Amino acid sequence: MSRHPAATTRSLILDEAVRCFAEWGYEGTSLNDIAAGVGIRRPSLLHHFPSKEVLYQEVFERLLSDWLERVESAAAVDHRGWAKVEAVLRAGFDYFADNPDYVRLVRRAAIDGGNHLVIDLAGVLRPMFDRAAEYFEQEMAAGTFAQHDARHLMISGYGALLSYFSDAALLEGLLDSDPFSSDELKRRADHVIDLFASALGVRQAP
Amino acid sequence: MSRHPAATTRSLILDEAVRCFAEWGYEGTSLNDIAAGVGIRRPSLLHHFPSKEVLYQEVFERLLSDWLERVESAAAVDHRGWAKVEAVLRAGFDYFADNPDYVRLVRRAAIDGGNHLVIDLAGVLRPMFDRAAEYFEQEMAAGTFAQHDARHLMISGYGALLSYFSDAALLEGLLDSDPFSSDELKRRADHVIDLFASALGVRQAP
DNA sequence: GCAGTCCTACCTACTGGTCGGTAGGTAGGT
DNA sequence: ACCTACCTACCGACCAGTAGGTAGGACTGC
Repeated sequence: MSRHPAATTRSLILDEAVRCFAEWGYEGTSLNDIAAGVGIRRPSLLHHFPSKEVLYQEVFERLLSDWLERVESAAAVDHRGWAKVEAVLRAGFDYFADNPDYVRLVRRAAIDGGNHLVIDLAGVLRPMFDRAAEYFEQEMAAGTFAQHDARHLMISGYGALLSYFSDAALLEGLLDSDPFSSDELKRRADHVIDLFASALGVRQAP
Repeated sequence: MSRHPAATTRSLILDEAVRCFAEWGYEGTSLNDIAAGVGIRRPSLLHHFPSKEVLYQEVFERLLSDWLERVESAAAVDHRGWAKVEAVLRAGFDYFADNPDYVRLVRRAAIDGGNHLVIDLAGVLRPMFDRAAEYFEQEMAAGTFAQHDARHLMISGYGALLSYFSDAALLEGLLDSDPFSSDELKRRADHVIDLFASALGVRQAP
């Protein structure tokens, strides 16, 4: 997704780094791979970023701020009850569908668990997570939603959204169609909405 | 100097390889790491396994056959309707809780998508997947379960089960308690059962 | 003797990163 | 117009370290 006129080398490197880190992981990606993808040599890449780790962290920061911004704006819309949940779910889904590389990057980081790359994923997500849990609990107490463990419900939502995209290669072998085809994407989105609507005891508009 | 034939060096290597591959990934794990964990040198390890890749594949085969066996036996029990679903869900959950390393290994493989390690995850899972989808569709047609997209429902179940364990390190930062504490494990298991029961419109026993 | 297990020593390939240097652009002084 | 000074972007060559893997010898229990 690079603009035609001013695609600086720096941003080209970042784009290629996202692709490579998502596809091969941190250890599986060499600076040579990234540089070659951009069409320069490794020393030139290191002219723009002081080290591999710094490059990775910049990639991750861009991704996180991008992601947060998107979810925040979806959550900011003045909806109540189920409408808000659906809006946030759909916003998340669409964002992930547009940026599957980001999903794989986050998943890899979640599995690694900051064990060898210091990413404070949890710290960034925590405020959002808490606010959403509070919202669910309010609605449940008000009787708008059926009773569930709010936090675990959100973990399930997280899993339902991310897994589809992070494990798309596996799913392609389980389903008969390409997980990224517009047909299958629509089916997935509708299913997730449907699943949570029925779990929360919400009657959906047809 | 064979000491205790019960735990052969070979199986010790396999055990340590599971841990390392799960923790650091394939590229992030060196044969030195594994050998050191067992207490031998790298060439000695290579005496038991001809290459890193063969070792990895053997690890994965053991894991897959282990997994399939467990799920098969859970699905074989003569249950009907919801009871069968709950039995399989609980069996899967317990197995994953007992072997979190396996979960991370599978997740890593799913993300890599056989792109650089040839694992036919989808091929192995496909029969199970199809059989389960058929079961759901029968029960939905019979009116025992509420209507949903069977295959996507199972993908959501897969995500709900695996994500909790594969991303446990992240979840530890989102929840306030250790995801592997018996309290939290019970809460998670109950939630997953509860989520699918209410989605399927099943009234649960108290 | 012999098979099995483990070792040290070594190999090549490649890693992230540095060094010195070059091409080309720009700003300012004369 | 010209020269100098300085800049960014890039490159080839090289460094130390580590990867997976091999060769061959030492020690064991049979």
